Amino acid sequence: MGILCGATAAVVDAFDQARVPCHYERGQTLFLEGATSKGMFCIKSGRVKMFRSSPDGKVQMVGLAGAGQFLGHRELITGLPCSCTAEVLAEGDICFLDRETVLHALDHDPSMARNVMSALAASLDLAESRLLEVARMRASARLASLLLQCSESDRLGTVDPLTREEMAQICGLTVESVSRAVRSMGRDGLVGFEGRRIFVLDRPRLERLKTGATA
Amino acid sequence: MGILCGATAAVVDAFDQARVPCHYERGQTLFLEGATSKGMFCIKSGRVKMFRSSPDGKVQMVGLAGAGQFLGHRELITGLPCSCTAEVLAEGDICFLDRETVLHALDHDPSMARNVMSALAASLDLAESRLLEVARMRASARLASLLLQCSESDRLGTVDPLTREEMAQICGLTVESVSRAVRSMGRDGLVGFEGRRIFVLDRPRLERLKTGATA
DNA sequence: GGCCAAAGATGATCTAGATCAATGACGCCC
DNA sequence: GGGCGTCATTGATCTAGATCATCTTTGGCC
Repeated sequence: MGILCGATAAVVDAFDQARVPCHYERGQTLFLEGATSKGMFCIKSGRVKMFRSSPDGKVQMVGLAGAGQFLGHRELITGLPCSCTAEVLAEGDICFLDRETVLHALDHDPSMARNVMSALAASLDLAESRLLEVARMRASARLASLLLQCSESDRLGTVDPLTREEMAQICGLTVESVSRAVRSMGRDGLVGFEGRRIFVLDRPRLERLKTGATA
Repeated sequence: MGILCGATAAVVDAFDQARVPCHYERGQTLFLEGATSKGMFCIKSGRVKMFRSSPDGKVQMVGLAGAGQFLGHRELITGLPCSCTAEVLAEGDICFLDRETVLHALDHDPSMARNVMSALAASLDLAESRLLEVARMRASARLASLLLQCSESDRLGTVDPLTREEMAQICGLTVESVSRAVRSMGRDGLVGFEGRRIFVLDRPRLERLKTGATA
């Protein structure tokens, strides 16, 4: 599933030569919305959030990335300034790859191009789902969707739980609304709590809630 | 800007052989959300909207495409069912290209791969902007953003104006809210009307509105 | 184990936009 | 040129979720 899956030996070598590994702490920034992109990042470990800000300072998350995923490829392709800010949520090791190496590989290795296309397509799919949710579904349904999604991938939710604030930034809600909705799910036996962590108790009912069932 | 821009002669030939042109009327469907994709469409003329539906039947537009643009490439890449329905808004000629031809070209022609990556990246960018708008900005700001965007490209807005319903489906609003907001902009001299068409009168103030200025 | 900052919960109130219900204005077609 | 369906407007009302204001928990950490 890595970007190099299926890549030619030449490209693998080139990447190995060019990569600049670095350790990042929580809160550090990989790139800033509006800046010009210098290259691509590959996450070895840790977790990174990407978000956009509205002119009046409101924040909307547009993606979460974990081990094996890469960031900044989009900007390399479009040549436009970074569309979002990437900030480290959970500390880890992240490699940097310069622009030229990546672009060269994209033009010369079809399977790498394929991998990047797949990643873009998957992101697009997720962004559009989120758009539908945020535009048309009620708070509880969006939350249900997020919780189900998190509980599927150990990467999110289980390992290092999201804060209410992060959930709010994903779902397009306020912290208070998330808190209320999550508590109410707890009262109804849909989810349980263990310290700060939330775990899914009743998947079928959550699915129904996600699907728009009024309660 | 077409998908074949920069492509090898072999690929251009293959596409020319394989393409199945067809005329479509308003209201016809190119593909349906949830169906398995059979190939890709290239729009020669006309306009197509793509939308997703929520389980309870609400509709959210995720894209508009006009001449020179292509559809369905994403599904070919992911291999997943169609994420949205594509419906013809303004009648025109659209070519179909079968799955194998396209995938073969993607693997053998780097510049075509590049074109598809660019298109995906651009769609992703737009989807994420829309997500931020819908999640965090007020109705008038979203509308201002849409009107500005439309007035920039003759392709949209000018040629064949969007109905209130379509604007609502793009902005995540109801028809009534769109109508009210648009009228209010008219009263304030931001836009003018000419029959059913809306045209921008005061771009700077619309920009400010888009940026979150309360009025 | 006690302190403190960050995270979460919860109540009271406010409001943008949805919803419901008519009404008006084209454009079109016989 | 009158009738009709589609699109647009407008008013009245309702409500989900935002906002504002505290208060409580939790989890480091010395």
